[in-house]
Amino acid sequence: MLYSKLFGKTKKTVNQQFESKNHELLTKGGFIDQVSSGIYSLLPLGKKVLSHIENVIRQEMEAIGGQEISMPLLQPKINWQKTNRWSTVDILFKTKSQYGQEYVIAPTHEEIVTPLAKKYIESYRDLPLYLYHITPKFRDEPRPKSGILRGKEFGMKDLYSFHADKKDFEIFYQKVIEAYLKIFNRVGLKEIKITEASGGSFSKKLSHEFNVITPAGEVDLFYCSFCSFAQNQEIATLKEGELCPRCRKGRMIKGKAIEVGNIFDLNTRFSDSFDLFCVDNQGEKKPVYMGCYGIGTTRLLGAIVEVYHDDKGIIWPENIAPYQVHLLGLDQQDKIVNQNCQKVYQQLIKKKIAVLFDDRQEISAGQKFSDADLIGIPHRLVVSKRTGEKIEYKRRDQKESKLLTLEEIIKLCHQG
RNA sequence: CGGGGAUUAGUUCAGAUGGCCAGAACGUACGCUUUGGGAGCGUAAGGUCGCCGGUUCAAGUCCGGCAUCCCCGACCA
Repeated sequence: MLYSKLFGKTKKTVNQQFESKNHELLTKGGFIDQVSSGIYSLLPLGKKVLSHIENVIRQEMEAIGGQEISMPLLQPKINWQKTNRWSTVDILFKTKSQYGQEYVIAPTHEEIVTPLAKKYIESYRDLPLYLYHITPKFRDEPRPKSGILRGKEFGMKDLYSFHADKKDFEIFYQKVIEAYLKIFNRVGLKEIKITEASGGSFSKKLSHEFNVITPAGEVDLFYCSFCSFAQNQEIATLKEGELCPRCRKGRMIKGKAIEVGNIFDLNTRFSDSFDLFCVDNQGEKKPVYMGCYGIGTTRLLGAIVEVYHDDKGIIWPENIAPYQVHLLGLDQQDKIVNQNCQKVYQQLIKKKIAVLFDDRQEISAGQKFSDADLIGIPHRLVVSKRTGEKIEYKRRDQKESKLLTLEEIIKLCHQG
């Protein structure tokens, strides 16, 4: 991609009221555009990163048997009345058609996926079933905040599982935990705390949150300094400084975190509402056991920025960066240098390396460096009068640069 | 929903105590000079000062209401 053609420019300054780093840096870098409080557009760079995050999630969902579908954002009132959530959930966006029919604009999809599953599930032989999708969700938050971390509209992957019995559910629940850890690991978040939390309005069971420890978070957490044990402050019985009850080695620390995932034991809460049954191997009718599992995709994007940035800009983890390589062409008025730039650009494309080429003429070297730091692509290449037959290579997360051949650079990029 | 702050050029912001044609920087356009850490000079375009009402000879500036955004809290599948 040529930077000169890319929609969305870097900005030197943004509104000083934007205190959170994801809001500031994603706006400055040209990744997002705020439409209104809690409502954002994604520009090409932001959309790329989100797609990469979604693809990692897809791969891990498919790996545990998940099948991707797409369910509507416009949902009939009757479905919500059946679960008794039409008048009890206060964050619902409701709307009415010109003919008077009433709808909920999707905050989640139990009301759709359960009757959908009912149409195809008759026997225990039809189970287990794992359905997921990645769609926008709408919640009428009283106070959107922290850039894209908490909005009225946000991206979310939601997976729903259907089981013949509780035991089967419990086995799958553990598989999802493993899959989630892989996902967060692959998008660059190595330190994830799996936190016991309350089950919310539909379940007395415990649920588990996946939390990223960062001062920018809004969840208060008690976590062990040594092992992965953590508890949400809501239900915590422990205090700061106490010995960890699990490993008996670390001390409990109180800290802020961003909740990027949450998984729930739904039991038969929704199966009951929609009369979702299956017959077991004795021919007896049994309610289907359900679980649901969410990951906030746009929130994850924001959380990654909160964790990976410095005073100059974003530092994207390799797997989700908008492009792998940022090629800066300096001294492009020099014909030979210009030819070298074009050659390197074409070679990288040939090797299937995603490259953003800053081909802008009449832009100072300093500005190109600053923009590259802000945008945060992992590998930076410079071709200029100075670099001769070689190419200057620098990683965004390191200080020193070195002169390498194109072959050496391609090898480095493939290694990650 | 309670409390605090903000709203002036495309963007970020200045504009005590009311007073001529409302300012800067960045960005944009054109010309020249430039190219290794957000370059320089020159020229130009660009504004219902968030909206409604009030006070006044006179309001960006004072008063009242409303809207929107940000922050703290409450809330949060």
